[in-house]
Amino acid sequence: MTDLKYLELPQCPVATTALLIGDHWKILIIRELLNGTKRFSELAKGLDGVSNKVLSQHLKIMEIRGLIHREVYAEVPVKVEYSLTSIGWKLKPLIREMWKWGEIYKESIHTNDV
Amino acid sequence: MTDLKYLELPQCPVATTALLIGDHWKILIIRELLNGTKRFSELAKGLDGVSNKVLSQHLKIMEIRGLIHREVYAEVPVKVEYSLTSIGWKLKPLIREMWKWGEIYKESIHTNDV
DNA sequence: CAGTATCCATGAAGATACTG
DNA sequence: CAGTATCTTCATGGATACTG
Repeated sequence: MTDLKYLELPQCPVATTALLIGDHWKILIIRELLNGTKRFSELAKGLDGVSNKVLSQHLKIMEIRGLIHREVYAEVPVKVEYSLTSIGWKLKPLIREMWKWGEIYKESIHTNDV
Repeated sequence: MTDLKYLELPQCPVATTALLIGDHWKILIIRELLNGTKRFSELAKGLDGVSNKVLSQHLKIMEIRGLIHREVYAEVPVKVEYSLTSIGWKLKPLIREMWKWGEIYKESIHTNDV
């Protein structure tokens, strides 16, 4: 598994961000967690169609990179909660801009004014 | 090639944005074009390591989806310029947020405060 | 419940050579 | 110059079954 220490960050901050969350599932995971702490199964439900394997892989790498926090509760059956770290929360304005632009784009499609 | 008409946009605006520009190369192409009109070779140089094939594929799909404009000049040798459309320009705040967060993240790495 | 272990299919990307 | 055409390689994702 890719370790944080071996992840060469690009000079450009935009490229850095693209590298860290620049893919479909990670973006949606952040979106989910901006609504608060979630359990594994809750995340899976919110991310329609994601497989266990893919979801757990993304969560793991995002935890390693410091974006999310994983809390295990010693209950039976086991309970695991995922939440954003402080730096993860700082992605909120970015996701908000994605939301805004997505709405603008969808509107522009309807008016044929792409 | 995926046609705009057959691209089902998700309900969620965030997912829509993720679908349209949620990958490494597209983000960097937008970043480049926010600095102004560029020729194919200029883009290739700015996007270190991208192959002709991959670059032209992304440009084509982004043009189809209305994000960028392609202008061909009937010169010899031919000159082609790429620029953002009006809706493409509206990605500027989003890229700005990516820039800001990328800087924050890189800083946090240095201070071990991830 | 929250994953892991496999296996398979798909496709995105890279290198190279060639063309209008 | 600005691509296209191929071919190969590799990573990612999906389905399913199983486990602490």
